[in-house]
Amino acid sequence: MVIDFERSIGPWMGRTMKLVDYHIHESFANAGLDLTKEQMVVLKKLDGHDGLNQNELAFLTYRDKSSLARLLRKMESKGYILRSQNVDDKRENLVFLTEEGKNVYDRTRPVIKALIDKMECNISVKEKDQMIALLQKVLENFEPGITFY
Amino acid sequence: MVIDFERSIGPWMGRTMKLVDYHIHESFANAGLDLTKEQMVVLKKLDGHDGLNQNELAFLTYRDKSSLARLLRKMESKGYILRSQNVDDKRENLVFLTEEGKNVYDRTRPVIKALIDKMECNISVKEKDQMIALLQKVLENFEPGITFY
DNA sequence: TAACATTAGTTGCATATGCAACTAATTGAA
DNA sequence: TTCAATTAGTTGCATATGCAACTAATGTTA
Repeated sequence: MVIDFERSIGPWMGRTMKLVDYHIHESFANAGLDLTKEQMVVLKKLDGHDGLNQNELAFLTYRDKSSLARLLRKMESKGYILRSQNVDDKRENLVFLTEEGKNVYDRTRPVIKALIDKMECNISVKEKDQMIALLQKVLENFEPGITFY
Repeated sequence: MVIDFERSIGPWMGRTMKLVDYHIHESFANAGLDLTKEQMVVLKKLDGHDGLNQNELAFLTYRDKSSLARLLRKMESKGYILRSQNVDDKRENLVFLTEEGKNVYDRTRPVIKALIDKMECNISVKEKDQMIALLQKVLENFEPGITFY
């Protein structure tokens, strides 16, 4: 069976994501920002939506709850977030941004903006929308009916 | 600074890759294939191109040489590949597929084909080519002049 | 209300990754 | 030819990830 992998979008997406990840990491380091892309995604979700519990946050960031728990442990040790047990349901930890977490997230914004500008340079709004629509088609093909956030 | 992340391709690509990775893993497990996507990529590169050294293989698979070395160690322990020191340059290990490695790779082909068909269902060849062209544009924006394999 | 079931979060184990420092081998240059 | 520089590969350390098994708390049901 002959499969022309290179005519498939999978490998190209993989390569592109790898490069994007590399440049995010590099940009954060250059800006003196002590956080990973994954931690940034969590900060973003918390920004303006404080007080989610870990399961909700895991769902919203497409992670296993165990993976999220470990991300939060690091972020807590860096002082970016706080976890406080919910008095109404002692099983839950509610997650809050600290002042420092807010500051760090605000400092990532221009860095991310610069990256997006670089990444999407020479790509028209129309092309961008096409690309997103196609990616959503792929998501729909794998998980029909699921809405992605 | 307001950034509309959701109008950017980055997050959508990240989500899609995550889901793709999940389904690859699931499909391999369902087919009784004991290997990861990353190991499959290495098998694919070796298929028909036996005898590369580790640095070449790392470059071709977009990995740090240390990451590749550890992938190879696992794959060697599973009997999928062999490493033999190059007699002409004792620093190099030349990497070869074993019979079992070839067999495993051949068994992944139909699994991958089914995944691609599922993933790209409802997506026309034209759309697929557009998507790949756009991904290549992003790659070019980050690494001008680099050719991706 | 007591026993069972579900839920939130943690932990063990396995995977993969990059960077920096290291060893061994080869190349190059004085 | 001998010493320095480069190159191939490994290892330590840190990051992130999912699954399965576990604990503690809550909900449900007989």
